[in-house]
Amino acid sequence: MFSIGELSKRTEVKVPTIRYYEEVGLLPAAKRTQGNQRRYNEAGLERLSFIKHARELGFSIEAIASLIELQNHPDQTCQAANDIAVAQLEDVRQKIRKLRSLQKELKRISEGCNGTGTSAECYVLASLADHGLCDHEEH
Amino acid sequence: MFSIGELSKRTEVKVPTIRYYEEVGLLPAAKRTQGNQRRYNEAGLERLSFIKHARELGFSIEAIASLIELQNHPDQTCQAANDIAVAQLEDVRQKIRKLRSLQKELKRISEGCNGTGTSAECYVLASLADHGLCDHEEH
DNA sequence: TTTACTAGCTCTAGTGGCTAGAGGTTCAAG
DNA sequence: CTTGAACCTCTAGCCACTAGAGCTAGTAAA
Repeated sequence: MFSIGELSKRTEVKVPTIRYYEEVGLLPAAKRTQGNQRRYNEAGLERLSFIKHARELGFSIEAIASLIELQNHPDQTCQAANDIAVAQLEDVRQKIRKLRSLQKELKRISEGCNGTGTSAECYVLASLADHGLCDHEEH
Repeated sequence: MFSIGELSKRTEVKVPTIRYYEEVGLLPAAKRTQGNQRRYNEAGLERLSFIKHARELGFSIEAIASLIELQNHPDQTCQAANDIAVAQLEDVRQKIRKLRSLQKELKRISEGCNGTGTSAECYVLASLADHGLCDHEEH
C-alpha cells in the first residue's frame, strides 16, 4: 500500500490529476488511512497507467470510462472497444487533415513576409485581413 | 450602421462570440443606440473578419491581440507579426507530428483487434493496459 | 518524545474560447 | 399601438485539468 504521492511518481501523473480522476469516477474511491489519506495498491497503479496511456492517445474521459466499463465485463465481445478506438483514429485523422491545410496557409503567409517591411504593407497582416488573398478553405 | 445580428450574419461569427470578443478586448467597445444596443460600421466588420480568419488558423486570442496591436502601429516593421506567424506555424507542425505518432499507434491497436473476441483477450484493451505492447513514444 | 517539515487533505477559483439559458428591454414592421 | 424577433446583462457550464488557501497527517532526526 502506498500514498498518492508515490502513485504519482510511479505513473508520472500529477497528484491533483489523480484526485480529479477519482472525482469524475475514472478511478474508484481509494482506501483511506485513519488520518484520511489515500492508499493504493498494484491494481490502482495498473488502472491509472491504463488511463494515462489512453489520455496520451487522446481518448476523452468519457471514452476511457467506457473502455474501463468494458474491461469489467470480460465475457462480452470487444466490438465496442474496437469501435471506440476506430472512432478515435478517425478523429485524429480529421485533425491531421485540418492542421495540414492550416500549415499550408501559414507557410505561404509567413514566407510572403521577410519581416523587414512596415506593418502597413505587411503580408501577414494583409493575408489575415483579406480572406481573398489566401487559399484557405472553409471548414 | 448595423446591428450585432447583421454583423453576425455577414461574418458568420455567432452573436455571443462577438460580445465575448468585445469583453476580452479583441473588439473595441461598440457604439450604442439610445436603447443600449450595439451598432457597427464597416471598420468593425473588417476587424471581426480579421479575427475570424486568424482564429480559423489557430491563433490564440492573445496572439490576435498582438497582431491587432501591430496593425495599429503601421510605421513599425512587421518583424513581430512575422514572428507570431512563424511561431504559430511551428506550433501546427508540432501538433501534426504528435498526431501522426498517435495515428500510427491507434491504427496498429485497432488493426490488432477484429472485434470478435472477448474483452478479456481484447488487443485494444491490452494495448492500453500495457504500455510495453506498443511503439508509443514519450512526449 | 518532541520537533520539524514534507506530504497529504478539502474547497474554491481559474484556464481558454466559447455556448446556453434566464429574465428583462428595444426595435421595426404592420 | 401592438406584436414578436432581436437585443441586453448576468450567471453558469463545457473539458481536463491547475493553482492556491488553510488546515491536518505522517515520518525522520534530535
